[in-house]
Amino acid sequence: MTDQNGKKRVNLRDVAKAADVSVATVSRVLNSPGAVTEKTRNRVQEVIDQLNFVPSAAARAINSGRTRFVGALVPTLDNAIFARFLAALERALAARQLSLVVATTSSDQAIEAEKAKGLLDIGAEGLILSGITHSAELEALIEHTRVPTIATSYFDGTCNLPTIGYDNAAAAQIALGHLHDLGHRRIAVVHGPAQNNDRTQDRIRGLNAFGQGTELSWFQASIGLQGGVDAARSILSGGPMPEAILCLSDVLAMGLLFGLQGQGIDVPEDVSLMGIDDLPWSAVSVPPLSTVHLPVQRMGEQAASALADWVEHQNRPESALLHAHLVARSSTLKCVRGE
Amino acid sequence: MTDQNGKKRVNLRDVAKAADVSVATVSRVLNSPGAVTEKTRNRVQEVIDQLNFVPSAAARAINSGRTRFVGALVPTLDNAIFARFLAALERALAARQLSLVVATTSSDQAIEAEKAKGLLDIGAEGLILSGITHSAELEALIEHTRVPTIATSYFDGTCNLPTIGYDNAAAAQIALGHLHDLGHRRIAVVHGPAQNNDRTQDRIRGLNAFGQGTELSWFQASIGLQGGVDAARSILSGGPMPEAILCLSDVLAMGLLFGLQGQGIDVPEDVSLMGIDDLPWSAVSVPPLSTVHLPVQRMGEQAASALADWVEHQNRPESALLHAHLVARSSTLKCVRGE
DNA sequence: TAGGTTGATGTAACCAGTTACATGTGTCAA
DNA sequence: TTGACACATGTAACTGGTTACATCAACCTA
Repeated sequence: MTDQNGKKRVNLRDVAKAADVSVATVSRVLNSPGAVTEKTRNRVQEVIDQLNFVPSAAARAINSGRTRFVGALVPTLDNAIFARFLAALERALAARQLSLVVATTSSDQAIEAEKAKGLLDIGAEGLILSGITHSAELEALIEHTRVPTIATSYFDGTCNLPTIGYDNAAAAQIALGHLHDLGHRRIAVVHGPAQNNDRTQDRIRGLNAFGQGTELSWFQASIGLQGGVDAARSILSGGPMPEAILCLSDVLAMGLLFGLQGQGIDVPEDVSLMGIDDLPWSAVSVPPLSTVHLPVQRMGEQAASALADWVEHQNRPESALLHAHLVARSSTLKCVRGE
Repeated sequence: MTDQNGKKRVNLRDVAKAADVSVATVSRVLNSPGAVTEKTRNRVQEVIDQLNFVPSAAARAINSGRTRFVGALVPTLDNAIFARFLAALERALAARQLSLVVATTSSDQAIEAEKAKGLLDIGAEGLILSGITHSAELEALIEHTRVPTIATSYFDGTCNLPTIGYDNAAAAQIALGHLHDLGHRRIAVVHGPAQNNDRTQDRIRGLNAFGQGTELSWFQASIGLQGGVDAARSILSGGPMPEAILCLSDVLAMGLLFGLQGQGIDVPEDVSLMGIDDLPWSAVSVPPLSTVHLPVQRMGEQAASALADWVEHQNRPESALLHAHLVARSSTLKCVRGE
């Protein structure tokens, strides 16, 4: 109500009084200047400038019912894949005059629910979630507030929330298929924590369903680059060298690459290495990383326009499946079974 | 006003009527449940649940004068340095019950001003900016709305905005000093676009002021990894190989590293390579990258608490200088002048 | 039993805008 | 000169909460 000097913030009535017009006229100067005589308009504008009048967003919102921002909940910003997604989302939302509130969940469903509640409390008109597995509280919250909500990074046509994303199981299979095509059979799979992460779970499920004579050994790494580096050590110290290593994210794969190179192992001569995501890093690393391209930017754009449309025109979107595709680079080589 | 079914959204008066109590009682159930008899409270709560009543954030904000969110304007989310900063900022703000609206500017002052205006329009209580150079419109906007605003990634005690950040010129000099200490004199400097980027300008200025017999050759790269890769090509094709390469950001340095390695150049044997930022990547790359640590996480935390304090208690913070320090790793070696 | 205190609840003003409707003025044609 | 109409402006109701103050009942004390 009062600013730091204890003075009351000037409002529309103050302006009206000072300009000797009615509140309606001041409001018109702000919102439909054409409806006011030039003379009056100038006088009011002068007073507005002089008093440093700034209309209250809240008061405007109470009438329009619009706050013009939506919230996005992502596990972290420290992984480029989410940062890129949010970047695209923000850009596309901005084009539709919507702002983006970002909240991170650390992949913790309780934090996610709490932050989602916080976002709605401050007036978010819609939500973007990562994945389709959420706490019961969050599901109840969405259900009873009926806030437009889109789940991303995951496609599931049967989910009660619209989903915009890719088929994680299929993406993992594309990667494994590539290694299989190159003749690799004994393959180490490195993945981040799977609990509370339905994307990772799906990728793992996809790999398990692959079959075709592949022998998979599993390594769980902590998230982030360092997790990949550590995984390299585990793989090297844990029995015979696999023919190929498949990482369920590019960040892990880069960690693996560095970890292996640090131990004098050559990729792809000594072992093929493959990721999933297709980060900018993957195209330029030495060797460039074979990976599966996940269209996160397009996902951001589509999620933005779908959510904007839902929020503004009550068009609940259909789920959309975005296609992942193989990007074969030089970190994978045809398997030559030595010994 | 009306939801997708054309039904009026239920408000506090509807609840009051249905529960046969006054609006004040309903409001109390929401905000100070202790002040209401258990019996009444339960009855009201039941009606709230039944009618799916969700209090309007805007109406609440109009009374409290608080919207509980602030905005941050960063050049991009695609660079880990900003993503990390925002991650820390978001975490620290959340701990103080403040949400973060993110807007990207593409390092364009006009976009920055426009998005800042948008943030204030939707009710942001404070702003976080990158750098201290902004368009006249944005400066005027801040001046006349008196919105609490902190400039980050830059320290300048004389700026009329509080700044929380490091001395970019000094950081660059730390890097150059390290190379100089190792005996390097002919040094290639790779930097991103400098116009509209006072951090880069300051770093360049710091290097120019260094003297001490260094011979600097300058290469401007486009931002991002690919810019670094391209710069490697320029350096290799442009005359004699420098003794060391100093990149004004770690992302560029990683691009350089890959670019050089791709051409068969060994770092650090053939050339020393140094960055500035200290991203997680830099610690694990092969070789690990010597760099100057910029405390972006601490910067995020300090900016968050300073802004929160300003917004909530009208305490305008003092500018704070965060210290950068050398992180010497293996990408830099003592210069052996060969031939 | 009167009087004071406490606690629960209600009434209505208030926040800062928007906007439906009323009013007033000026122009033009009949 | 009068009526119709356009246009600028004003009045007051309205948005959906919060809260100061009023009311009232119950209980306790003198």
